[in-house]
Amino acid sequence: MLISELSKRTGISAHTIRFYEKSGLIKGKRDEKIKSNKYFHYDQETVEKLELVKDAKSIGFTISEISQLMDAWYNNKITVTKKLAILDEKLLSIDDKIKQLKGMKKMIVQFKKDVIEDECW
Amino acid sequence: MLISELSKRTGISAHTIRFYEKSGLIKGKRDEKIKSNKYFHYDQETVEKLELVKDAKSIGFTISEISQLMDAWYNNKITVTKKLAILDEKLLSIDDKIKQLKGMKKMIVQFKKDVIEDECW
DNA sequence: TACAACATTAGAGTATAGTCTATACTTGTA
DNA sequence: TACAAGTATAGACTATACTCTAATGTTGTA
Repeated sequence: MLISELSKRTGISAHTIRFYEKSGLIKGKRDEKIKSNKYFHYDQETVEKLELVKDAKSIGFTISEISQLMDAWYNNKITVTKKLAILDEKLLSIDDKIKQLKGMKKMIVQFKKDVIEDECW
Repeated sequence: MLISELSKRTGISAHTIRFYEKSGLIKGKRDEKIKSNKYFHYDQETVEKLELVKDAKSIGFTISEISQLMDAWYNNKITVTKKLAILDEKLLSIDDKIKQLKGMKKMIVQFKKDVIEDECW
């Protein structure tokens, strides 16, 4: 599929997709048989990658972190040991984030109580 | 206390503290009695605010979101109803983030399994 | 064949969140 | 009193992550 189709399927603008391509997150292929243009073609795996990018971004991962994750997911040039190390590191950082979110949640809940009590003076 | 002391107590650089002051997160006061300089003075509440900033930042809140939170925390000019609305909104967004983090965690755990299985072909 | 719609590239612009530099003034200490 | 250290302000610079524009070429359809 071409970029407009990829954009439609992922809900990510063509501009941003090109930005991700420049950043190395995805890679389109040119069709050697077609000489008249230099259009990039994308496969289903790219759709999946972009979905992963969206998910990872929404939880605050940076592009370089996502790039690492993608390597662990799709790159067959790095060893299983390295892949597992990357995945374990991400798991730890996720647990850490969850912990911090829960802490902030407690604070806000407590503060809600304080605000309500203040009201009843 | 002056900015260097505030910086020491919070672990945030004076540069960044001034940036936060410009952004409206905190507010120092000038001592009217001292005419020779225009140094800002900060109280314990500012230390607490900066701690809150650090916590909120670490879970991915933007400065404008933190600013809202601070209003709910410290501003006595907004109504209790509004404060509770802000706090509830933040609670929802935190729950949402936790959900997404847990989703990503599941994906990574599953992928770890896949990677390990692949190794044993 | 005209032309709208889509593709590529380079590069400029925006928003967020700092980080640093330069300049100038103030304060504390040897 | 000299001077290192601290303070304020303006503004330049950086990094991240887009977002948009301009120029130019290609494709599909009336």
